[in-house]
Amino acid sequence: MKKRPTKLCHRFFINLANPTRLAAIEQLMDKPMSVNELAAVLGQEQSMVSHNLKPLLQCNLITIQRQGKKHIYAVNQETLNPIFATIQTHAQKYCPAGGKCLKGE
Amino acid sequence: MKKRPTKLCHRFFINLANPTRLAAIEQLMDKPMSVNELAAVLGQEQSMVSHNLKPLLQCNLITIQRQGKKHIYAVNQETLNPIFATIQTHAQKYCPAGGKCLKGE
DNA sequence: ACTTCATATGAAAGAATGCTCATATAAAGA
DNA sequence: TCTTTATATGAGCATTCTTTCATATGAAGT
Repeated sequence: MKKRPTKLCHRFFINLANPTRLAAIEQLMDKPMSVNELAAVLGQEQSMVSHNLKPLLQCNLITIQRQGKKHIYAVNQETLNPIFATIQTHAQKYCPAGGKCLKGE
Repeated sequence: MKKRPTKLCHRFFINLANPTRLAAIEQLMDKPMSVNELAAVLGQEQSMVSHNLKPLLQCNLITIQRQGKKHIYAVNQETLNPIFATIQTHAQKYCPAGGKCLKGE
């Protein structure tokens, strides 16, 4: 923990700070999927899903595997599992009412 | 990891996806500080620091302790240490050139 | 009560993001 | 090569976020 987190982390968090991308990750955690499959599950346009997968892929938060025409995306569990586990612990402690922040909203 | 990460995590990441707030966290990791002290270290205005500390406090990513006029802020290490440790591991693997993303700026 | 120091808050301008629509690329089959 | 299917890309609008400036609150000392 001596490394300066600032620059290193900014893009990382930017990527995760978006409901669409989080929803995509959530679905991909259940199982790897193609873009259209993901779009269907999320109820959103293909182009939007594609746009949002791009930065996630660039930061290696998800991986891609091409099967002919289809591109199968999967989450980088090694990184994302511990992150979400930590947040869940945090939430259990500070956000008792099912994900609602203690202080306001 | 059965909990849906989406809604729970969004605000959490929004908070961290900001250079000013990350810089503040970075400084507070070294030592707890007052707002003015932090503003001085960061080279930024007091009001800006104050504005940015507010959401971090609301999400319990930092804590506050009032000493008379001064408000001493400190990081929630229990949550932030494992998060930053995970990111650092991720970065070591995928961002070899000192925090630079593999796949283009 | 008044002054000073420390922090918080409000509003508004500017910048950055996200989403949508249209279109481009790319692979596979006829 | 033409068509179809799957995904990616680009531009523009709308929205949200960030920052700044001005001001308010609040605590402590005189």
